[in-house]
Amino acid sequence: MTTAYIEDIAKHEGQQVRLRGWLHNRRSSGKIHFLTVRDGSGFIQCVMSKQAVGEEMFKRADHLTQESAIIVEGTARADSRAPGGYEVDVTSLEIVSEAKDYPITPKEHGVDYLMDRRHLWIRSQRQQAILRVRHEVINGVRDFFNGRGFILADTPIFTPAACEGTTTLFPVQYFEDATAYLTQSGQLYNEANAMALGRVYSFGPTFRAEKSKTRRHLTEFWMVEPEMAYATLDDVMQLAEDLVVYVVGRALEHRKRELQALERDTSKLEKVQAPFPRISYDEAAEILRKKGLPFEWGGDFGAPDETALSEEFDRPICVHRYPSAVKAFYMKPDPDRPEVALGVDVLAPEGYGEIIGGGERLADYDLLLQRIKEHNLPQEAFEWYLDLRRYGTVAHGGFGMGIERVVSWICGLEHLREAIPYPRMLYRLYP
RNA sequence: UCCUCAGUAGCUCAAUGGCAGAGCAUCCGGCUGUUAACCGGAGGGUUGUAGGUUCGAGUCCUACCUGAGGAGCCA
Repeated sequence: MTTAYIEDIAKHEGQQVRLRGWLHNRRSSGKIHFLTVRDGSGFIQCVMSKQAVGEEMFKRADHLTQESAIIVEGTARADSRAPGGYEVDVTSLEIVSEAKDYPITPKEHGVDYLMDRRHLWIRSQRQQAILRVRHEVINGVRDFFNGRGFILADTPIFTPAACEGTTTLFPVQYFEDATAYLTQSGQLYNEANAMALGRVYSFGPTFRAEKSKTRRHLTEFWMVEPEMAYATLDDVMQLAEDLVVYVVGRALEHRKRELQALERDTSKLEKVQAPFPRISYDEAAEILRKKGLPFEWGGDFGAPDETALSEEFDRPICVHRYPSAVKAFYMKPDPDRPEVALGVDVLAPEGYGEIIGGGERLADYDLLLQRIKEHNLPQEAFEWYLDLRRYGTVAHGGFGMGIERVVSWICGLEHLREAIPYPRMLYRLYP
C-alpha cells in the first residue's frame, strides 16, 4: 500500500493508496458517505459506500466529526464530477483522533471570530491557498536575487535607534540599562553591506509601531530590501520592475490552482509586463488635478490618491522624484532640481497602492551631514553611516518591497491580515 | 489621536416602542452521487456593561467596554 499526498493523486490513478489527513467535511446519504479529506497538500473527496466497507466500518463514519484525524485507504479514480478531477473509493477508514466541536463550521463567520481562531482558520481551503501563494512569492524573490548575483546579507532586528526619525519604533529592554528598538528597515545596514559585497539584499521581519487601523497595515511585516553599489535611480527602477514582473510570473506559473481557488481574475495579473509606466511626481499631481481630486503639490499621496493614479493604468506604475520635504533624509536630491528627491514608489494596480518604496541614496558627505542636522538626528548615532561617505563613497540605491502587500495584491485580498499566518496589528496580538 | 458603523442562541443574522425569531452547527430519524447536500423533529437566550426615559426598551437617551472600516503615517 502506497502512502500518497493528495497533490500527487493523479500519479496513482487506479492504484490502492493510503491518505493521512483530517476530515474537512462530510455529506451523507444513508448508504453512502462523502468524506472531504485534507492532508495539507490538498483536498479530495473520498466516497464510502456501505456495500464496499461493510456495516461496521460504515457506521464508524456516521458520526465522524469535522477535523478529526483520519487515515483512509482506497482506490484513486478519475472523476469528472470532482473539483480536483479525482476521487478515492474508500476500502478502509482509521480514526486516529476525534475532534470535538470544531469551532469553524462550513458556514460564514465574522473576521474577529476567525482571527481569534487564526491557528485553526489556516486549515481552511482559502487560507491554505493564500499561504501557498505567499510561499511562492518568497521563493520567487529569493530566486530572483540569487540568480542575479545578489548576496543575502541580513541586517539586525535589534537596532540602537531609528533609521528614519519619523516613524514610531517598538522599544525593548536590552539587558539592564539599554533600550533597543525593533528594526523598521534594514536599509542603512544594506548600504554598508553593498559597499562590501556590491549587490546585496536583506529579507526579514520589520516592525512599525504606527497606530494604523487600515486594511493596508500590519505592525509586523516581511520586507525584502535590495541595495546596489554604483547604481542610479534608473537602475533602481529597472530592478524593481524586473522583480515585480518575475514574482507575478512565478505565481501565475506555479500557483494557478490556488489563484483559481481564490477566484482571482488572473487576466489582470497577466498584464503585469515590462515596461511599467514611469511618471514623475509632477505628472502624477497633474493626473490627480485633472481627475478633480483635491491634491496640492508638495504633499505625499494618500490612499485615495494612489488608487486614483493606479486606475489610469493596467500595470504597476513607478512614480519618481517626490518633493524632498516629504521624503527621508538619506534620499539624494535631483541635481537638476534640488527640491525633488531621486526616490521612487511602485504602485500596484486595482487600488492596492504602494508595494515598493526606494531610490538613489545621498552619497555626498557634506550634504548628508547637513540633512542629519536638519532632521535633528543625533550625529554620533550615524557616525558609522557617515563613514560610508568618508571611505570610497559611490552612487548607490535600492528599495524595500512589502511581502504581504504583494501577496495581498496577487491574491486579490480585501485585507493584508490574511497574507501572513499570524498577523500582528494594533489590536491583535493573539494567537 | 480623530471620524463613521456595529455588538441579540455556539456561528451568521432578523425582529414598526408591545409574546425573543430564522438558517447553519449539535442531538434524533430518513435518503446510494452529494459538492456550504437535502428532508422531518428536538434542545439551545442575563439582547456587550452600567444608568436613564416610558404603562412597557433588543429598539429611544447618556456614559463606558469591545470590535470593524476610514483618516493621518507607511511597505
